[in-house]
Amino acid sequence: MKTKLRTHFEALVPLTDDEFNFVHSHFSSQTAKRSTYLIKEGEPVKYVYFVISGLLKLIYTNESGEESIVSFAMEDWWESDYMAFYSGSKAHLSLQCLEDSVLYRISLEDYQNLCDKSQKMLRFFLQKAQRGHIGSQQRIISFLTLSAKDRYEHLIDRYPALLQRVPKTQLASYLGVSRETLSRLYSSKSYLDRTT
Amino acid sequence: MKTKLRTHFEALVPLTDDEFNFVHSHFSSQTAKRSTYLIKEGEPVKYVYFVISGLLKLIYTNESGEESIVSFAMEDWWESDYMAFYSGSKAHLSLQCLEDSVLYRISLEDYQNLCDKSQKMLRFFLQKAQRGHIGSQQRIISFLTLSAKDRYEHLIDRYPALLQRVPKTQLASYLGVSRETLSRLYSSKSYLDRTT
DNA sequence: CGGGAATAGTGACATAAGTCACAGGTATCA
DNA sequence: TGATACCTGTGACTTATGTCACTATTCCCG
Repeated sequence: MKTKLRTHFEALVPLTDDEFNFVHSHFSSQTAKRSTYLIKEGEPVKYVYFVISGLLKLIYTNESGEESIVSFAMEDWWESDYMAFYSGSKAHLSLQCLEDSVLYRISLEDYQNLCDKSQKMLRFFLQKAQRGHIGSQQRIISFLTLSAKDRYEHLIDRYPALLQRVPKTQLASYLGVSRETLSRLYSSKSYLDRTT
Repeated sequence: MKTKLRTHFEALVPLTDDEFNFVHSHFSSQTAKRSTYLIKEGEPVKYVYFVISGLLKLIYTNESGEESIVSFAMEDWWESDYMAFYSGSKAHLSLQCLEDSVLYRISLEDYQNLCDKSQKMLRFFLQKAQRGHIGSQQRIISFLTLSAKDRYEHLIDRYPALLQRVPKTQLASYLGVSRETLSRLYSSKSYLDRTT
């Protein structure tokens, strides 16, 4: 587990043993059962989480209590309500386990300390943030240019494992369509309809 | 103009005169006429741009040649095809002036040099990337949870000046709806329809 | 193990949005 | 300044998606 974190860092920045141990000392580990909340809307956001194993969903809940999945977070992903985390405000999003999960986490204080003391980690987090931004931008492009069906296929293409691990209802929520519409995209009935 | 850049940096990180001059030496300035392309799909991406004045649009063009507006970039905004810029690959997006614009720009080499030599600027870019990520995530949430009309009102709420500066056709493209649909959202006809 | 909750498919219908076509107005630039 | 391209609204129609309801099946957790 410690190795997994190190490998993850070293994919972007090389670290000596000492450096890694120093970095590692800023993190704590946590396990969480399926359906547990790591972040709850309205509460303070103490940590950014790194997923060692398991699966999380980041969700936005509207005034009517309907949930939309902003993001899934699987192995090797970082997740949090970043806006609330960095600013110290209350969460607008919630982070919930879809599977029993093993996590590393870092507090804002430790994060800032780490960035102050390790130029390498500052660079690491910069690259992560850049990639996060690029990833979100691509998702925006998929909303601008693709149909629900194409967005679904695109998603399954990139993350085939999701289909096994996540109910379709949740995939629909991530894609921004109703579960019924997603269901019908691949029902035999819709194919018959089209040929008439 | 130089002051504008400094003020922008100092909103996040304080700089001495020497520090700022050092930073400034990594940038070059450029002016560009309305409708000029700063980045063209398929070509290398040399720079990240900072908008001193004017207005840009970042666009994605699909196989049929239809454009979608990924982002507007107004005063004090940074913009580029970041994926292509950081990786040195060809642009998947284009960046075009909607108005005559005055810009600063920085090359990848200068950017990396600057980050190596200035911890402060590394922190600056980290914060910019974080905010970029958060902003894109909020746009995703608007696609997941809002109707076209609500997305439009949300946009005008945040950037009222856009309404004066950008034709509705372009706003529609940014919102992911057809120009006709956007037009009808506020036509008297649709209000009449609703009352019947 | 058993029962309640979650998941998934689907029919029937309502609503939102897209597409194509046309016309009048406005901006732009050679 | 005048021709041209762009912008905007709108009618008529098509298509995509949402909503509600019901059922069958599967999955958990106590």
